Amino acid sequence: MDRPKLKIPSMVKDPVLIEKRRRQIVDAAVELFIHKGFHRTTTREIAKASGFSIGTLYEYIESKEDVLYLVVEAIHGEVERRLREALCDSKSGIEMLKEAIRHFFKVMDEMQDSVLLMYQETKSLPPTHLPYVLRKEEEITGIFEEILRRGIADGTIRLDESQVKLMAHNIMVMGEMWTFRRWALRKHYTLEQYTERQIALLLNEMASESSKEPIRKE
Amino acid sequence: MDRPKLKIPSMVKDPVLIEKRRRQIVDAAVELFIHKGFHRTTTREIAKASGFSIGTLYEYIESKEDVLYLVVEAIHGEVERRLREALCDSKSGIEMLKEAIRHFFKVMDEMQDSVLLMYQETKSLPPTHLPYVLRKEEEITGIFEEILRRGIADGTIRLDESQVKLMAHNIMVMGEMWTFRRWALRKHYTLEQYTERQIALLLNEMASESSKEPIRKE
Amino acid sequence: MDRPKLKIPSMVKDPVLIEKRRRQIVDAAVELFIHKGFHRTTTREIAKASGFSIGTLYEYIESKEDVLYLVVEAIHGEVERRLREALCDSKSGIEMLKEAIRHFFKVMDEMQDSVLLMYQETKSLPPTHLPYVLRKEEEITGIFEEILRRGIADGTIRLDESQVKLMAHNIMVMGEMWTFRRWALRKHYTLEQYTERQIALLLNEMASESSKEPIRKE
Amino acid sequence: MDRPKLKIPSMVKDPVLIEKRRRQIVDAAVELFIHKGFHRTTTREIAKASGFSIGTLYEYIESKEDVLYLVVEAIHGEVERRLREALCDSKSGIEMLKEAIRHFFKVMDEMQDSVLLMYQETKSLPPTHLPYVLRKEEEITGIFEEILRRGIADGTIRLDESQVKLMAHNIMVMGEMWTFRRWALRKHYTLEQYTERQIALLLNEMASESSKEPIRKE
DNA sequence: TATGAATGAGCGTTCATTCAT
DNA sequence: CATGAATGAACGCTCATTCAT
Repeated sequence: MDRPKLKIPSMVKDPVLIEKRRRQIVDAAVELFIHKGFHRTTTREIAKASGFSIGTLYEYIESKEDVLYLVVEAIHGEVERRLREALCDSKSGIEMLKEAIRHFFKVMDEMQDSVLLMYQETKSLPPTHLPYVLRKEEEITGIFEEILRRGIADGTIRLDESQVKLMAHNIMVMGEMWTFRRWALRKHYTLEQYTERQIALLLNEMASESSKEPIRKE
Repeated sequence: MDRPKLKIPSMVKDPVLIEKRRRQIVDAAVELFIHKGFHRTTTREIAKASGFSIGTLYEYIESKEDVLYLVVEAIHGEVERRLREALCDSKSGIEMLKEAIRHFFKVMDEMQDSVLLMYQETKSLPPTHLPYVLRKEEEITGIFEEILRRGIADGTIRLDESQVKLMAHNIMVMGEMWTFRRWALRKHYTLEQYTERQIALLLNEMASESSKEPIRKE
Repeated sequence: MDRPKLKIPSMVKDPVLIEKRRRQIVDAAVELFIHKGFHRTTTREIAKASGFSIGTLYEYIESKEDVLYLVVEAIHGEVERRLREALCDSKSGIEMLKEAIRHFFKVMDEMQDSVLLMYQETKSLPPTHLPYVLRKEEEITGIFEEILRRGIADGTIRLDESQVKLMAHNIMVMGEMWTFRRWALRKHYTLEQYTERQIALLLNEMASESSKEPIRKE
Repeated sequence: MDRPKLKIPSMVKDPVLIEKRRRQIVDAAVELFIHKGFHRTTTREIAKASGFSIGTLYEYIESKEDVLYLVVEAIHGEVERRLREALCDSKSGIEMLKEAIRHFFKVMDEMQDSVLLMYQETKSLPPTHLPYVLRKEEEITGIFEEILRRGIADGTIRLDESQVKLMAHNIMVMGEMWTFRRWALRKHYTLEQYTERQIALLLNEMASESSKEPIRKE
């Protein structure tokens, strides 16, 4: 599986130092971008919050937009890491799917500010960088595709192959909409309610008769 | 039904002229924002594309952000208008819902650039203006809520009241995701495929047995 | 005595109307200039406060600076008028001088905002207009010169002719400093105290022995 | 003696450099403000005349008004420095006072453009900055108060304590009026004539009999 | 006479980026 | 490697003035 990460050039040679400094940059920038937005945050602020000078900042990036890319990549990375963490072993495909969705929604909830940030600022990425971000998004979506296929294979999920991609995207968007529609959803539903109802909606159609279980009541 | 539109102040008195000029501004700005984004578009560009001078532009708005608000409001307005157009008479609730969804998704498709723009730039709105936009979004969502309740009332839709809001939001987001996920969805689905499958997903659970019909095959 | 008032051109022919409109302009502008200063006041504000449109304003003046001239001229005019009012009859030169000073200081106090305005904004006058204002200032100063000479003539004031001008300017400045140093003087002196002490200072030297009177104690 | 100077923030850290650059700014701005006035001078002109770019200018100030404050402060500072220079030792209070006045008037004459500038533009200072300027003006006035009190103490000056402040302000204003009334005074008096006559006027009343000396004749 | 919409030169200020030290 | 002073293009916005109606 090829995942060609975009290689942001740096004036500095030592890769360990690069790693360390960029983590500082990302940590500082995430905070700033969440509170002020990408455009209203200045490079000086990023440098200062990172703990070094503006000159040093530019030793590790080539442009302000690189910082945005680094940030988006980091958030994406964390989402993926956390999602994969909770995957491993589960027995049947459908069980795995439900657990994955629950976990994913929980991650979305816990990382809501970051996820929202990513959602809103991705468009400010330079056209060169954007494809890498979309690729990553597809990759994460791919996780759900795989689970769906696993369920199809083991007979616990009834779904036409042509619909696998769509269903995976639906799951992704339903997770993300918990962040970008929180202004409305939070007023009426808790995360748990939201999660179970969406699962019910998604699985109703595709759960094989045998695997159907009563929906939890809240 | 009170829908308090935000009143953007103008130096010009004649309301007809204001209407006319603001339409020019919106038309010009939508195009520019779609292609360059809000932040990368300058007020001078907006003025020029509107067909008058920068001074005249500022006779009809107070700040660049006002233009964004005007744009978002116009897009929202058109979405709502077009959606309501296709509503009126339909017989049963479920029929009405299906038609509304189909029409809504079609509008989203036709207005995809504008809708995407609205989605991405809403966050650049001044905090004062934002609530009016969210209110409008809720209002449009409310259209689907009403249809759902109508179906519940006439027995063609089986859905708990507590889920009405969620379902309406799901419909909205599914329409909008056709624009903001087009980079992925377009590769695998036509609008028609996308529409019918999402309808199937949404209705499967709530369609009363009696009203169930075979899903169209593409 | 020639006092060539600057003739501000107007597009309007009727002199009565000009007079009327310009009075409106001056009244509005004085208020605005006092509170916001000349530079921070816009022509639109002047027009609005005058009770007519910006177009009409420009029918009666040629530039914003004309308004300033009109204002300064009006203030100067009122100062002179009020000063001359209290002059007429008095018996001896020295008595007349004292009364004139008292009255002048009182006028300065009552018109302090206007006088201060005039003091601070005169420099914003176009070079063409300035001489007319300075001429007027000299004219008012001339009133005190005349009184001084009257006192010299009737023997109640002992003063060399070469010092007449200086003394007159001193009186003028002492009156005006009550406005432009009010931030300091008001903390320590009432207008009455200030007046009597300055009179004492001024007259001590020049009052003939015979006309000397004990200074009022406060 | 606390004289809390207003601390204008700077983006640059090195205080020596700040000092140096601000001196450049003040030198350039004084010249420009004298010839064009504060409002008609642009920040770009200030930057250019200072010898650096507009960006650099804003590294050392926060707003154009800061430049005005820096200018006024510098002029005030020089006036005070020059005045204090000529003070030190003199024998009697009255002698000291006369020397101080002569020196002060000379400084006013030599710095007439700057002093006039300060007089005319002080009102353009932001309300935050103004008090610092007035404080400074009072401080300089205080120099004369001290000399007056010294003369009272050593018996060479006869003056009620209640009049000390007024007399000090009179001296200040008489010095300053040489600049802002130069259009009239210069026509009739040389600086020396002006100085001696004003000294005569001021001292006539308060010089003790013993210390009276014949006024110089010009 | 009176109106007020239109104009656009010009302003103060910002901030991503560079580069000499 | 790190620093931070210097740069200047670019921006949003203002407002005195004009002129067609």
